[in-house]
Amino acid sequence: MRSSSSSSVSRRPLKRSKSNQKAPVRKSPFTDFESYMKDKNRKLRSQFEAEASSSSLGNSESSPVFSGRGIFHGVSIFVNGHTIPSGQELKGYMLRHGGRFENYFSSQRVTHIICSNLPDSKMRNLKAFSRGLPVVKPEWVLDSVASNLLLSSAPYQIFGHSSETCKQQKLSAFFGCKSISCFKENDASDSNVRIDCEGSEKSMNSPLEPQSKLLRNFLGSDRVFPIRLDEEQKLTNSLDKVKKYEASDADSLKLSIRTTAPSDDGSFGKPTYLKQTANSDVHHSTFNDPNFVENYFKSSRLHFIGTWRNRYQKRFSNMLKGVGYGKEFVHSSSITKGSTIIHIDMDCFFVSVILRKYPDLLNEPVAVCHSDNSRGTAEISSANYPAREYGIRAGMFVRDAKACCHNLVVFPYDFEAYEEVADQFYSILHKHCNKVQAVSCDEAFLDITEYDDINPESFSSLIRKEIVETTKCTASAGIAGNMLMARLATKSAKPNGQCFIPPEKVDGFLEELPITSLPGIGHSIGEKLKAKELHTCGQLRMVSKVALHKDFGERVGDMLWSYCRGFDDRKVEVLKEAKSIGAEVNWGVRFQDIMDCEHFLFQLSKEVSSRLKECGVLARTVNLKKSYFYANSDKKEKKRCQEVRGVGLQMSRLERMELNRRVHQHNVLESWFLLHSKVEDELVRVCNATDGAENVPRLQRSLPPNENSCIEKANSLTAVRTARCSTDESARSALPPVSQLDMSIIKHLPTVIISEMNDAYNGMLYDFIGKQCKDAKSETRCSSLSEKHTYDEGQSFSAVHGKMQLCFDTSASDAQTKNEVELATGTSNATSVLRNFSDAHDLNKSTLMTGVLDYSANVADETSWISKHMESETSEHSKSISMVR
DNA sequence: ATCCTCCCCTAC
DNA sequence: TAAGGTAGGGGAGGAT
Repeated sequence: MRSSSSSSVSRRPLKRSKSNQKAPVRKSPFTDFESYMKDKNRKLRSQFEAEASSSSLGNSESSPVFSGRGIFHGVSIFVNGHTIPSGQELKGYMLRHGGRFENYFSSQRVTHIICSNLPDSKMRNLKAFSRGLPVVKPEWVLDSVASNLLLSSAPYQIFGHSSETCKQQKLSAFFGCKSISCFKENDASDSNVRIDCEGSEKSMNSPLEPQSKLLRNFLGSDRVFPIRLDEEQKLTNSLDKVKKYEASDADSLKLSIRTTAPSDDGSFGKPTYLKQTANSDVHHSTFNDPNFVENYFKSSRLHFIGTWRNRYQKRFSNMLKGVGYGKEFVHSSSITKGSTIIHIDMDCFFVSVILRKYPDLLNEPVAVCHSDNSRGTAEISSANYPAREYGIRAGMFVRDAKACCHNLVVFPYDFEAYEEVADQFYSILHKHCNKVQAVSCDEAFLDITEYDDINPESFSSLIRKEIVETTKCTASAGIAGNMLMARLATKSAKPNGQCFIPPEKVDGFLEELPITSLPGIGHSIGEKLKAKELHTCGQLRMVSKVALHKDFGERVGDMLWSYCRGFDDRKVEVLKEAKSIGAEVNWGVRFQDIMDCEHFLFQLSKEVSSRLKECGVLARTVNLKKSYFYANSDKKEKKRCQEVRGVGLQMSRLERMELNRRVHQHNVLESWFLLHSKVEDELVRVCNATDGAENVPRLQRSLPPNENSCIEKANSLTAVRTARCSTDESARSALPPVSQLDMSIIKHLPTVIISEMNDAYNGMLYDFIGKQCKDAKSETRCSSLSEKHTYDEGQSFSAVHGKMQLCFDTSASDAQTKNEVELATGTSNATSVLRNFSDAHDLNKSTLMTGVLDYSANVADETSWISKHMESETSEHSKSISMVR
């Protein structure tokens, strides 16, 4: 992802020497990103200029406003965040009207920052970041185009001008294009801001009452939704009022419908912009947001769910430490009388938390999802029970949900609130019980076996009562002798209830229960069972264990056999150590070129890095996953980065950082480096003296970045071996000087690459992966996607690793095919690298591994070590080495 | 036999 | 395409 300028020092001189002219060259991580950005900006600008000139020449006729210099001459905009119209459309306006468009912010080049509807916190950031440059709403561009002259941006400025501007914007946003869905304008001709609840005929409540509350809340909220369908239609119709669009803008007009709201109301005085219509297929993507990964994760519900556990463990670490499955507990209770488990689960959590603020809506159908736009293509993630009565379910599109229930109220997520309520929830649980297993932000198991003197049912209703009092959200609970039955009990108790299943009732409870209700039985296994005419647990009990083993494998077969009988011997586990950490994005991924790809990977690796650090772990294996849009063309066709639709990065074989620090003094690599810095001269002398054979390269103090060094590098391991053999008495110290160390080896150790959080490491990772992408793109040879293929990695890799594998999988669903690259760092290749090391240094592998891990942990303290080392690799390595004490 | 790796499946 | 993430378990089949 980062490319680099040819002027800089490569940390891989062997490679660069040949490709200096043509290919971009890698350099040290820190500056690499800079140069990547420089490069990218340069490229984008020249692209833009090319487009602009062709656009102004080719379209001069259709673009009457473009006369001579164009109205935006001298204007250079930077679009911050998501805007309506989109950054791409604004770019189009700039293109056609003589302005400039900057993809990345630079206070030198940018004259105006464009943004709209940012949350307050972002506004504050932006204020600091804008450095006095005008921050204006996109309407400025549109209105200037419409009036064919450069309007003053002052009235469109977001700050500096008044909170009034802001408020008005919000107000107009609310009424013009952003309002809660169940409320609508009474009539376009009604100049009052009158909004009625649709179901108000039925309701005896004043329709204005909840509305005004909502209004207040929404005005105070950063997040508001577009208007409902009929409103939007209405406003779309008023498009007629907008007459001033040039012919050349007809296309963009389609993309971003501009409309004027009723002018008789002050709050409608400003023009508002509706969402882009369906023919704009790029809403928000890597294409127009340089901080896409970060922003995307901020609003991804699945990301919230997926990362919640880490936040929880951090927050409640004091509760979780030292609390285990007590010995006396095992003795006194579980043996004699069996366990007592409570499963507790908040009711439709995502909705309930939102409805804390809207008690009036508690009995109305409410759902939560990202957007309530007219297309209704947003997915509902949670619906309350009134909504479920209409058949509304999580996973439905808004459009379908509204077809089921006309009055459905749709709210956006509020992740902060979810976090807050989850904290309250767990605080209560931990207060009452010391054996809490967190399942998710709204669901947990309590083991109360050792609380002999309490009644489980009153205990759980006490907890539920406290939860509802504290959080204003209800929870349901199930009580039973094991985790399975407790969970099933909760299911039957919902909403806002609890259920106790004593042992003698288990059989009866399960008899008619659909097998698919059992946890662990999903779509796939469910279908298999259905195909065998097995529907209920009672029926499943008729099947022998042997048969289940045969059909589902041993473990799954056991699970089926046990679960349908209500057996479950899992224990409530307070803390589980993570085995892998990763991040992936399969939404909004659009790369124009390999630089976009690299940029994205940089962001992703940063994310993964910081999570590893938060967990205090190092990882040994890195896995890069790429998903492609499945173009149904010839499968043999090379996959291009334009077709990438998803990228994931996963780290595994984790080790705790403290563990690695503990063996610090035995750090093989560190002592190696240390020794090296002392004995290097000696080493060189000895080697040169003893090395009579011509086929072994001579060790040198420094390696000039020429072709000779290429050969020497490639042979460095051989050289090491030879040197060691010939200088027997210094078996340990006769390790290669760092100048002889093939940095690709270090580079390919994932622990070094990603385990630390600083940019140097991120840079290395992204540099490395960028290389993979390029190679995968340009060098993959495959005859069929359903087979595995190897391809030659080319010179730089083959010296160390030989081959690298690409795995293709055509069985992926959803018209995508997955292409997973097992990085050389990850498994076999890293192993072989290490094996080479062990062989060379007569060390056992685990020692070396530890050394490597420790080395990476140690270097964390020397944040600039790597980058300096990279830069000075060819001449000043000894200085760099001395930085590692 | 006993790993390891590449998946798929599941849950929230 | 309005925000389809994250992580563990386990089966199949190959490597050792």
